[in-house]
Amino acid sequence: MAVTMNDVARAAGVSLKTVSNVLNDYEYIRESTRQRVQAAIAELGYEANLTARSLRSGKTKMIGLVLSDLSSPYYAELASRLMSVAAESGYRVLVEQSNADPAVELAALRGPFRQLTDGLLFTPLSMDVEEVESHRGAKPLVLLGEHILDPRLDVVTMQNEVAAAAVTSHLLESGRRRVAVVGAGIDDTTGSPGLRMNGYRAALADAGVPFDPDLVVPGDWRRDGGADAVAALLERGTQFDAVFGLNDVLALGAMHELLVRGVKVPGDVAVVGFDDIDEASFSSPSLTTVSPGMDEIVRRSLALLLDRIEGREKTAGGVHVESDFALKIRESAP
Amino acid sequence: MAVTMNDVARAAGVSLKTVSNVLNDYEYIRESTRQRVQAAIAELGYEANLTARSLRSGKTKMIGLVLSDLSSPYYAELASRLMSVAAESGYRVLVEQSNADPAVELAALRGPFRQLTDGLLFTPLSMDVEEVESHRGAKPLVLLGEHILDPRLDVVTMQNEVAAAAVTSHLLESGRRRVAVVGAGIDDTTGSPGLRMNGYRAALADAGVPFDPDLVVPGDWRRDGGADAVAALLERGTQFDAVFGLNDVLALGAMHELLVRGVKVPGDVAVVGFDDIDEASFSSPSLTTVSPGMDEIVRRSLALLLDRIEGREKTAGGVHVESDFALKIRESAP
DNA sequence: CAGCAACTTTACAACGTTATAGTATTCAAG
DNA sequence: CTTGAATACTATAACGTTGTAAAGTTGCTG
Repeated sequence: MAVTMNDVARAAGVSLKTVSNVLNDYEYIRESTRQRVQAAIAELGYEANLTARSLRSGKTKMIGLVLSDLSSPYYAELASRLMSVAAESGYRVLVEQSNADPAVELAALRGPFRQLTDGLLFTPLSMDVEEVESHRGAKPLVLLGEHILDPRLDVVTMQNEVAAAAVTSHLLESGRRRVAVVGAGIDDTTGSPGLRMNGYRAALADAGVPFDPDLVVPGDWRRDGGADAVAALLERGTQFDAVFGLNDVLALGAMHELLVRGVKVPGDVAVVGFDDIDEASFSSPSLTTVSPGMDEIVRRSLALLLDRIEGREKTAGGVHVESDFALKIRESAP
Repeated sequence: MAVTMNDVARAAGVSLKTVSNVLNDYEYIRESTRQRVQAAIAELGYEANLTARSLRSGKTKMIGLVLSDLSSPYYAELASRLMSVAAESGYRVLVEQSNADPAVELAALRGPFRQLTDGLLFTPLSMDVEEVESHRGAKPLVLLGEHILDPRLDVVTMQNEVAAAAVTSHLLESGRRRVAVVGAGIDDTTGSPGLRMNGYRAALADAGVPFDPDLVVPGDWRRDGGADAVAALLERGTQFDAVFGLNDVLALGAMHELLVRGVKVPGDVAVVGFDDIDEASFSSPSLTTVSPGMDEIVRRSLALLLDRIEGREKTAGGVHVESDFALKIRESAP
């Protein structure tokens, strides 16, 4: 059997509650008592039972991270950093993969997953703001990644539209005129795909380049999605001199397909992405992309969430944070 | 306040324990009673309190996954699959990043992390078998990835040596004679680096090619580690016509550095890796590598761990499982 | 040296579940 | 219609912690 507080109390000759007080840094404890208890703890090798603590205190010291798929590099890096940063504050991260499935997202908001965590960092992929708002429970919730300015919700977001416009403009400024965009449908206007598309269209408009629906190709946000999209473009004979993959893996998949088919990058077709995953610096050619400020997103979303959890942030309405972005110009689109 | 079993019991006109019995599929419950309880549960929207359940039952329905770094693609894919597969059996996965730090690995074996989980899938990076054996607690533990045949420990492993030999032999058979190996020191003989090195040396010996220490370059198992290693090789003028990156990101980093410096791959130098991460199929050139059978590793290690946790696997000594591997020949080393 | 405030420690209840050890009820067999 | 086994249900005690409220101790002030 594991050592309990009771054993420690007995060994130190104090009450159970005094041991608890020592553990919780209660102010009024005689120094000699504290040391006696600490000694007993050390001698017996006592470790607090986290489950009992959670039951009694109602806190789990875990935060939940809901994302579509941990094997996607962007989310893997995000989760990895979040875990490291959260650990500094004594929190663990429990990850839930939604696969963009509405049922799973809903379950993450209200089900057992919620119970296990003190607060949620949530990437809504299939739900809209209203659904999130109506199903979120009482515990703190910070939305991640979307550019949603709902006054009821805390949101930490990257500048999807502006950054997408910037990277598109970069292509246009280098003389490209037929920029294919991969990873969204023409009708998308919300969510990361839609917002980045908006940025794309804004940049075109800005440069006086007409929007051509033929250049828009939907695709799963995976490498093969990018490859398939390029294959489709080439097979239907659509002319293009650049590809904007709405995230890096799409762009890298697209680039792979271009190169396999003998299309020169950036000679014939320039390629840009979005996210600046580690791989983008090491592909051949290296990938021009947008760094959305992941470090800032991680730190600030966690800070906001912990402020809510620990009752420091009292703002009634939603707090909105937007990270800086940076254009990373590399070989695929100089 | 949340709805408790007591509320359900009152609503259904039965005792607390009967509600518990219904929830736990106890055999002897009258059908009518069961339905009354179910109805009350549905009406009140009752959800079991997992923390209380854990405290009383001693089970958390979580398994721990200890790895070096979740942002590494191999581990990200592993974690992602494990979560999906574990969910099928009603388990969640809690990830701990050790960064190969002995203190963190030790803490994962004995500390709070252990408490939160019913069993551990553990990738030992800085600890040897004896340390693991002496510090593992009472709960089930399955080692991952190493080829350790200690009779006291459960291990699910890939065929590090044989597979590394196979991919090296492939290089030798295609006529390469100066195969640089990146990611281990000459003295490594244990752990994934050492075992893969052993395979490398075995393949050389098999082909009658002398082992040259100059061709061995240590490096962190990251892209930049591979790039730095190649830079070092080139700068010190060591002749080589192939690079074996001991994992895929090393190989991809190495390949990037070669291409940046104008070395043709595979024309001048062939490159092979190990792991077959998703990216290996989409790099340019695509990467010849070894697929270590991750799906099998995930499924069998989880099955073994759950068998231990749920008391089905009674074998006193360690169970050893070895996954199949497959050579994936692609453009970087045809 | 009484009185009061500041400290220090404690007993007991509570968190919401499952385990133990029963008590009722039903029903077939004698 | 009695017995005993099978079935159906329940009261009570845990699990190990923190919260509440109060009791006990000290030391200072008047």
